[in-house]
Amino acid sequence: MYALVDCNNFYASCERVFRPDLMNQPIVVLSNNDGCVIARSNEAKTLGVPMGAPAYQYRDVFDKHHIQVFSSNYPLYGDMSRRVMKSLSHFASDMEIYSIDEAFLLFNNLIHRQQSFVHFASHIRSYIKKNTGIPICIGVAPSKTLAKTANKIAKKFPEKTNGVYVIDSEIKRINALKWQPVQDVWGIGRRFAEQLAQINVKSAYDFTCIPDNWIKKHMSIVGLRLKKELLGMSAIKLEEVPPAKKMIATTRSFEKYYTELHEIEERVSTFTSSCAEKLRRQQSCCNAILLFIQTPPYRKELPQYNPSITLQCPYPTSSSFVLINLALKGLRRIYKKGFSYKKAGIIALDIVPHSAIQLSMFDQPNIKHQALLKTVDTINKNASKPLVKFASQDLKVQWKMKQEKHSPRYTTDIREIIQIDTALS
DNA sequence: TCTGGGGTCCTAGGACCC
DNA sequence: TCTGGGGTCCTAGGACCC
Repeated sequence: MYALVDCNNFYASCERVFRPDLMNQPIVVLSNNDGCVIARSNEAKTLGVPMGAPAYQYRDVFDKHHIQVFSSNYPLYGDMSRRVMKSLSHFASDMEIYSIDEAFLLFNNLIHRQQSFVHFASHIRSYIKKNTGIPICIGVAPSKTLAKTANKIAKKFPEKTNGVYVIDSEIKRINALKWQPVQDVWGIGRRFAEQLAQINVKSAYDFTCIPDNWIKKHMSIVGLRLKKELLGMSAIKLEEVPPAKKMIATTRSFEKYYTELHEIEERVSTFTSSCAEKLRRQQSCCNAILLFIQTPPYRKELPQYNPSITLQCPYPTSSSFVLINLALKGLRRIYKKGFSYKKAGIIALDIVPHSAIQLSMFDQPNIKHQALLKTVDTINKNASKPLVKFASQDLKVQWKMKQEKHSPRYTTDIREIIQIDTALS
């Protein structure tokens, strides 16, 4: 049986762990640049704040209902996630960390038959809450997709389920699928839901009744796999070791519009430097990079221009020097004057392990780069912002992300650790 | 004024090879 | 009049996930 553990309203819950005064208060967490709502507490959901809502359109709603607004604090969420995952790992030898707030555990019948799955999962739930302060829900079922469904049920009916739901019989499976709208099934998004609605498929159960050839034709083998999973046969296995990334990206919106080449050059240098560092952390090199710049798509009245360019590296590399040079060369080729740019990004492609690179016969990597960059990475590693930069970056730190409501990095920076007033009141 | 960031997988079609 | 069959590789686009 697969168990899906999902943290409730994860980012909002992380903020609450260190602000118990906000228990039962509406909370939203905003994306980078305080742009969109990316997490909501249950109270904020009830007040009608949608996921992805542009923050500026909801200022009045936030004020009116005293919704607590936070800028995103990824050092905090990342560290809290690590704590949850580490605590979870005590309960199963086979575990897949699926995302920052979700993990699949394999419940082995032999080991766990001493107690029911419900009891075992409930125990995990209270253990995580006690250890980390984060509330979770657990769904258990014979396939990952059904475990997702079970988790939704646990989340939707907290009083009845106490945050744990197990699908362990045909009756439960069919009832669950009749209850679940097809667009809420893991793997069915908006587009497929629209197509399915046209043939009158509304529930997950309806989906399991469609003939295989229709599914194959319209949804490829991915759809067939999904049907099998919903029928209770496991078709998506656990991935215990995260596979090496096939692409690595650093992309950001600018906090204002940029029109000048030199402004964008600085951003591209910084993004490329960050992307190269991620490559080195994974001990990989890339054979090519893709650079893009974008005008804001939601400003229809502005002239739109969204070029991209793929650049081949002279040899597989993770050197910031080489990649920044390449990216800037590409930027000068696609940049056009007369547009207001809002976003840029760099994506490392065709990634190979550092240990298995094929050198070029004609271009030799500079052997000094590797040692130098290793030193740079070490210096920058524990700093809250980079201490060593490249000359093409903003050495004066003119650029700054908009983050007006940033909470302290309670668990990762000793200067921001929580303070408790011990004076007797 | 103001709208996030980072990934994966599959398929179709074109270019090319023998 | 009339032109085969079997492959691979690459890319763009579309779908999905958190």
